Amino acid sequence: MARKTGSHADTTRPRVRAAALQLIAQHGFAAVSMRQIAAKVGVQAGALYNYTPDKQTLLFDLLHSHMDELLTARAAAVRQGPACQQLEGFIRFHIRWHLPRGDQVFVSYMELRNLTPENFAQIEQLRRTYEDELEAILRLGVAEAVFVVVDTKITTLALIAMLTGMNNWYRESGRLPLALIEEIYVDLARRAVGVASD
Amino acid sequence: MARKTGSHADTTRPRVRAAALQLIAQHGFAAVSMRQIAAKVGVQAGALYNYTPDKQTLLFDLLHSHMDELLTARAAAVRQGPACQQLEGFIRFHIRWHLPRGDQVFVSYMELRNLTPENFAQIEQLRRTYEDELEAILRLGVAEAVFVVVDTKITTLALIAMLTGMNNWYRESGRLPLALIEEIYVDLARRAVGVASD
DNA sequence: CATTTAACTGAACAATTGTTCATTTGAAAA
DNA sequence: TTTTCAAATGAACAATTGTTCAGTTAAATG
Repeated sequence: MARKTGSHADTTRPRVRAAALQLIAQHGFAAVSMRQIAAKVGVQAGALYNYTPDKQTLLFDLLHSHMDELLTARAAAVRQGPACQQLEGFIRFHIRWHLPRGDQVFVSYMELRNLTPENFAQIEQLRRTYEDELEAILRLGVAEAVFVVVDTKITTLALIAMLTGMNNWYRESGRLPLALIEEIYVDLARRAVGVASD
Repeated sequence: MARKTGSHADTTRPRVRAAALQLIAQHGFAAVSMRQIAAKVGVQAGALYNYTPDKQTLLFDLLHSHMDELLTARAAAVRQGPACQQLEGFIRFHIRWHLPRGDQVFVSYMELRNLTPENFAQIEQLRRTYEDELEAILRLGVAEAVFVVVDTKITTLALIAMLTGMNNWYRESGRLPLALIEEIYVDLARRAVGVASD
């Protein structure tokens, strides 16, 4: 056997990425072998090298497109109005974008140390760009004198950690509906930056 | 050569644990070999098996004693007074205990998936015990009518995520002194649960 | 139809893995 | 000093690793 019936690069490439993502999320990058990924795709290990020069690049591509997609989605979102409204928008955007992408988010946070220094620097810069979105909102709120924030950078990191932590426990089948959880987090964030609740 | 000059189990055991912890924090459990750990200790790989039956148990022991030490330290802390004061105490305790233990905290969060199901369940239970400490405070605050919290469980997880996230960015050589950072987090937490700032 | 070529196989590679164990060593006990 | 034994060594093991590549197959092209 060689080329499979109906096989296509356009078909196989996303399947390789999906298989890699799922396995890495489950076992960790170092613990997953190219043969495991290949087996999940239904292909031999050698075939993977039609889609990535090596294992490291496969990981980097996953993290890089994750951040790219995040920033693209964020750029398309509404980002205007008073700070309080923008903060609410950011919280809702973050939750709605991240929660359905469990594996991607998990891998993006856990596998940073498995990137080469150059690759790490690239991802880190994209991450900072996203954080800056939130910090800009906090700065605006301070300028408008509606937020009480001692240090916008620290507060940004605290809020993002709070939001990203959701992925560690949220399950669709959980106790509370997502809409309510979203409201709770909007409330937490608003109050954390000193806005009186309504 | 065999037994090294001055070698002792009481000396070597903690060195094995320290080497394992540092290497696992840096590269991840699956990416670290027993030979690397042994080399860092200054010993051959076979000697490690005087201190652990296998690699998995070595990881479990690291996570288990981390949680044990945390719960022991927490149990020794002051846990009385009004909810607002207890909340502040918890925040300060968490920060002061976790921040100086970067590697331990990192490994304890990152390597959970590399535990066998039985080992995972044990660690998970200890973690929940710690979370319950904070949730009890939130419940007390609600009972005292000084906290405004829609759901104590969600709020607990949000606050702990916020706190634990500090380990990802805090550096002793950073921009702000720890004391100030601590104040900022106490403020954030207090306001998040609806206590007016002072 | 025949030809080309993208997509895949399957075997091979050197290196590394966790773990075992007979052997050797040096420190402590007698 | 001699004896004892805990604490190491170092070689060995089968299995697995990432990666390469000559060969094979089926889809696309003409």
